[in-house]
Parts: sequence; structure tokens; C-alpha cells
Amino acid sequence: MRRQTKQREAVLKAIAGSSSHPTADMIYDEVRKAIPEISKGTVYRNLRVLQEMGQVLELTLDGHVSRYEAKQDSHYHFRCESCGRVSDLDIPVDEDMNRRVSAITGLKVARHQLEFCGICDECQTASKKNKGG
Amino acid sequence: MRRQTKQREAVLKAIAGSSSHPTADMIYDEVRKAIPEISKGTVYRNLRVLQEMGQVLELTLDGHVSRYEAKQDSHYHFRCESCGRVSDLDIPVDEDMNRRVSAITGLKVARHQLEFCGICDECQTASKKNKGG
DNA sequence: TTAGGTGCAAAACCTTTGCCATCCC
DNA sequence: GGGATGGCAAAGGTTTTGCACCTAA
Repeated sequence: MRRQTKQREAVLKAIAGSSSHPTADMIYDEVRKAIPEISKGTVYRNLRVLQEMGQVLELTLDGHVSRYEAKQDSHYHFRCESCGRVSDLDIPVDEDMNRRVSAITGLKVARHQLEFCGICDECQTASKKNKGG
Repeated sequence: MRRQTKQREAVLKAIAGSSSHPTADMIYDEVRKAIPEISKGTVYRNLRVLQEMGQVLELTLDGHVSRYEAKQDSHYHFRCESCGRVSDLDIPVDEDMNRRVSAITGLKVARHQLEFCGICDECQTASKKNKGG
């Protein structure tokens, strides 16, 4: 049976309270503010458990480090190719696309993930500054 | 200046000659058939160089291990959630989507990646067999 | 000739795991 | 009380890197 612990709560809170799709390391840093003695192993274990519980989603699109977000309605992401930040996009999800692709390919498509890439506003501004423009 | 070496050639050939989006390890195994003394470091270095040269693409969608494919026209992927295999999909790429998303979000979208997930035919067959059905 | 490339091995990095103490139910 | 959980540290897997030697151009 699953128990409720302050460590687990804190990990979930760190994710839910962030809009930046934090990495395990960022979550670890955040949680340590409240529970300084927490270990990284515990963070990773709880990330796994919270995924199993369906409360957290792991994102690995185009990055070598996993990022996490609190479970919510399906949506798409934008990743900045300069700073690596990931943000949620407020555009409609094409829920019918899985069915259409199934029809075309014959594969049983259960879900899809869509990630847009480019340079975020902040990085574009920073880049202009550096160029003196 | 970039040199042409048999190691680099062999790495590219291993990727181009495979339809399975091999991992670095799979490429290493394949290349060793021709060049037994090649080292993993060389494989990784060449994977990086070939990406810089624009001849190879790294795929990291929803997986913790990078997979590689020879550069070709933009296309979408299907990943089997059971065996992890990645295959190319023969469906049209929505090239206009970046522009539409830019218009909606105000972000400068340069590209997008779309991955469909499910269980491939082989794994479905295997699963039926195991259940005695 | 010589800068780029290779092989090897160690290091770096992210994540998982074994062990035992601890804590929730 | 007992099993789930935590802390610690070591191990695991993938990728990178330092160094001395080699080789394509």
C-alpha cells in the first residue's frame, strides 16, 4: 500500500508549483529547501512512484535529461534550443490524429507527443543584446 | 578540416544501412564487424561529427538512450512502447504547422517533432501468443 | 608536415539499487 | 508490528574526455 510521506508530498509540490518542467536535479534543489536531509535517491524513487500513481509525467523529448510535470490535460510543448527550457503551449490538441494515423498505417496508435522547437523570446533578446543590436 | 576516415565511413554506413534507428551501442556492434579494433569513443565522436556535418540525426524522443538515423526528408516516427523500436511513418509532414503555431503563440517556431506511440504488430502478436489466444 | 582522428581508459553524468534504520498505517 | 519508505553510498549504464600515437591530405 502507498503511504503518504513528507518527502513524497514535497517532490510533488515542487513539480506542481513550478512552470518550468524541472529536471530531477532542480526538484532536488527545490525540495531541499524544505527538507535539507532528503537524498537524491529518494527524489528519484518518488518521481518513479508518482509516475506510477499517475500524478506526474516524465518528458524526455529531445533532451538527455528527464523533465517532469504534474499530470494535467494533454498538451504540446515548446523547447528553447538555446536555454533548454520547456513550456506548455496553449493550442488545441488534435485528439483525432491517433485514429487517422492508425487508419493510414495500420498501427495501433495509443498516443502522440508533439514538441515545437525554436528560440524563446528571452534568448532572442539576450542574443540581440550581445550583438550590440 | 574534416578528414575522411574508414571509421567515420563505417559509422555512417551502419546508420544508413539500417532501418531500425540504431543506438550508439548497436552501431558500435555493427561497425566492429568491419573494424574490430574501433573504440566506443570513436563511435560517439563520429556520431557527433556526423550530426554537425548534417548527415545524421539524433532521436531522443521519449527514450533515455539516443537513437540515430541518416538525414533524410522530414518525417514522423512511431515508437513501440513494448520493444522500444522506432520506425518511420509514411504520412505527410505538416510543414505549415510551425507557422500556424507561431501565429498563435508568438513564439519563433523553427521545427517540430511528432512521435506516435503504441504497440507494434509484432509485440501484439507475441502478446497474444503468450496469453494462449 | 601537421592538424585532425583513433584507441584506450578514466571520468563525468544521470539514474538505480542494496542495505539498514525509520516511519506510516 | 510490519511492510513501505528514507538516507546513504556504491553501482550501473550511457556518453564524454585526456593523452599519446597515428594518418589522411
